[in-house]
Amino acid sequence: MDEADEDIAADGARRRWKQDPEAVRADILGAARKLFAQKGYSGARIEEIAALTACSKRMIYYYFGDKEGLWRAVLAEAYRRTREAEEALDLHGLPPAEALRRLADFTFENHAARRDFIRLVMIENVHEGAHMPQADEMSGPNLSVIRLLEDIYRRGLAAGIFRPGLTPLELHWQISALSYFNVANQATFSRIFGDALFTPEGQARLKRQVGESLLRFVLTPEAAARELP
Amino acid sequence: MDEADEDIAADGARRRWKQDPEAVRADILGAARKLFAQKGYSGARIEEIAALTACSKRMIYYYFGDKEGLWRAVLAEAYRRTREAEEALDLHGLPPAEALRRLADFTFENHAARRDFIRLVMIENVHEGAHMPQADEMSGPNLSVIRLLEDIYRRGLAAGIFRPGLTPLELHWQISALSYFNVANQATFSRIFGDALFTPEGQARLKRQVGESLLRFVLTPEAAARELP
Amino acid sequence: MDEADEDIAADGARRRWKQDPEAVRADILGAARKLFAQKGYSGARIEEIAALTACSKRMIYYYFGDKEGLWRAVLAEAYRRTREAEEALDLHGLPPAEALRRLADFTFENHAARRDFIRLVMIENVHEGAHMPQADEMSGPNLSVIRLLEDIYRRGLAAGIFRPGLTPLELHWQISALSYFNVANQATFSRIFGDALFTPEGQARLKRQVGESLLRFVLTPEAAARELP
Amino acid sequence: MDEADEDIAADGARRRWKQDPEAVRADILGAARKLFAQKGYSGARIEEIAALTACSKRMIYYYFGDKEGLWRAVLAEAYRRTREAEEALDLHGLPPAEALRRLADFTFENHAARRDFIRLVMIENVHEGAHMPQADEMSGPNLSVIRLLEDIYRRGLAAGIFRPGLTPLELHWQISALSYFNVANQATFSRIFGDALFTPEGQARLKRQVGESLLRFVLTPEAAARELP
DNA sequence: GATGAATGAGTGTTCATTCAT
DNA sequence: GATGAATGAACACTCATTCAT
Repeated sequence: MDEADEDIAADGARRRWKQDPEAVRADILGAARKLFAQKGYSGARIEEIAALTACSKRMIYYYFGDKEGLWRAVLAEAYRRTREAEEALDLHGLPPAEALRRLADFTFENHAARRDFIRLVMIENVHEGAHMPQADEMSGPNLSVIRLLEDIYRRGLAAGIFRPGLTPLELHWQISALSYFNVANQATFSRIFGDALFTPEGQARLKRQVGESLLRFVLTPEAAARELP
Repeated sequence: MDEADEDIAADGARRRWKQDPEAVRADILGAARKLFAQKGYSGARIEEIAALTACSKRMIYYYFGDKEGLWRAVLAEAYRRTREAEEALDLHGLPPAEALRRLADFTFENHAARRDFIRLVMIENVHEGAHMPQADEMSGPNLSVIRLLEDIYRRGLAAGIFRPGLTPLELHWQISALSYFNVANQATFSRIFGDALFTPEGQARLKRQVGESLLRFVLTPEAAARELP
Repeated sequence: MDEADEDIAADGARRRWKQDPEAVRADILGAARKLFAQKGYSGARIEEIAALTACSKRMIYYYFGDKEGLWRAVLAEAYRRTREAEEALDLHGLPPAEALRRLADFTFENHAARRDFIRLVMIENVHEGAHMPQADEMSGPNLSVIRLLEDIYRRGLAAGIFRPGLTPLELHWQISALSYFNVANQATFSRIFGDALFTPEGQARLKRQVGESLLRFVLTPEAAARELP
Repeated sequence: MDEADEDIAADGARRRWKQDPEAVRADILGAARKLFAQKGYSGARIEEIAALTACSKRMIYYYFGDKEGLWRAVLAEAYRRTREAEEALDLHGLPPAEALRRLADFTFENHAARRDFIRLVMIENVHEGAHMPQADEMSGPNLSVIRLLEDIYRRGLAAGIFRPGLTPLELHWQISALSYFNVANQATFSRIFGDALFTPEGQARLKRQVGESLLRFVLTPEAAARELP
């Protein structure tokens, strides 16, 4: 902070290619997500994360405070992306049964495609959710999936094809459970029972069954008899 | 070599409860299961595990070689107990629909009651199943749950109340997924959506829905209309 | 951030002599050489080496990776110094017989004066040379001792005073063997046979005999009769 | 050594196949020699030594007290064997020059054939001879090599073919130095200078040169001119 | 903003040795 | 004499973190 430093600060030309704070943050966040997902919270090394980065270890501390801060940021970012994906879903125009099936399919596929995110959630659950992003930032009835399911369920009830007595949250829970388990427990499940369910065909079958299971759960017997084979 | 020593030598009762290898092994295994489940593989400290034990840290290495060996032993033991619980289930005499519901209920309750086991499985999945007990030790068609489901499903088909085209493995997958998610993801799920589903009432609802979901998935539409409210 | 901190920041002289990587490396290397030579590879403790150093134990790993890396560095450095000493020898101008004797004397004295180096070599031989510096770094026909002996021997042959049929490598082997044994085996030899050979007078006698032995080995009988008493 | 011991000693039938204390000692000693020679004093593990043995780790402590005691015993035994080999040498009848050469050859070959012994001596020298067997047990003018060399040298002087002014100890030192270095430093020497000297042909050359070197050193110029090519 | 150097407090692990039988 | 079980003290090595520049 003396004159020599000011000289350096004034001399833009002397800077490295990386002077955009947001880019640096994103760079670090990407490396951290990768390694945290790969090796878990304790297993991931700050050093290794830094090595995947274009900047030095010190920058991680500069931007995120400490390892836990970095983890929180990675987790928050991952949830944020998930929320974004959900926002993008627009099934409000579809007939309720089809909308429900599409949502189930989307969730199943999305989880399978974003293994890193699922792994982060697994790890965070091992930590009993201690580092979850602030409640007001993501929870409550303003979550778009829940709003979407509310809309679908209401329309299904109005059409007389959905059973009453269920809640959007319970529907979401079921869709999530099946889609999550498919990714999260693949390792142990396939070691015990073989990987028949995890081949491309197995996955296709599983996805169809998840959607069907959900529909059978929600549809009235008559609607089910009509809509399902 | 003096009188005091003779007293000790003469006093069998004063000896430690040790010198019983099986007991020491079990003691260590219990402490390790607890701490591994609590803090994860990397998070659990050998020192801390030993502190929960009646023996010294060194004994852990004497009996289990290293930390990974201890983890493997804990995991194998946990699976062994699970298999034992499954063996004990005798639902062969019940009508197929009831047997299926009982199995779902049992799994849901069993998972909820054995959080430690679920956490071990979560952790092992974070490690991509790298330390799973030998395949031939646990997998194959001789797993009792699968055999049980086979029997139930066959009887249901024979009675004309189950839909054809499903496999016991797929049924097991669905029961597991819902029961597992209920425990494994409680932390993150409840932070995002509140803990309504995890109160005693919420859990009871969830359990009933899991059973219902399964039955609706398996029963023919006619049987469903007859058997379910 | 208060006045005291400013004082420290302002006082450049109070800073440690560190932040000079080469100096730290050399510091560690010196301590390690000393302790490795004193106690052997397994016997030397990293902690003890660090204690001889102005820096923390951690720095040893920072600079050398692990204990073996440190040993390699110490050994390489010791050989490097030896090669340097050999380079400095300039006996090309002397008459061949005298040059040979001087080389023998130098080697004998040099080995005796650098016991630490000899001990390092002893230890490395116990390890079967597993950590030797890269072959291309030290060996080959470009070793200066060998080149020097080649020159001396060739000139002796040309002058008709050296016997033909010997190789520079064999001459080096003999000089080394006698000079090395004198240091390396002093402990056991003197315990068995007394220390008569290791008093200052004994050493002087030994040195003279080593030179004489070599000359008698190399000189033609006639030259020997002329040059040696 | 009390009555109880006598009882056990009297009861031959109760013993395992290994009840001969001397055999057990020898068994342990053999395993220890092997491992100490292979890995050094610190490098050798009591556990590993015991594993090479027909008996348990505890027996090592029973027979030898501690690791150092075992090392001392191994070293003493190795020296004892060496002395025995020397005793067996009978060169008193041969002409002095031939006797000398034979002694040199024997030493060179014997060292090369008993690498384990040389390695033990190397290790003991790293420890500065701290564990050498008692002086009176092995040292002094009563050593047979020295006596032998005394005899040879005296006869050579009497015959007028040996130069005066040398001592048997110095001759032994030279023979030992060359023979010892050949084994002890092979690892580092060959890594630096290649293994030309350590092929069967190289070794044969070296052995011949060692004998020649010694003879040239001891013979009068005239005798040398007569006896050596 | 950014870096290479530096570190205290722990981590899993090992080792010679002893105890109980 | 002999054994499997047990251990305290150390050991090499690691990690998140901070300092000096």
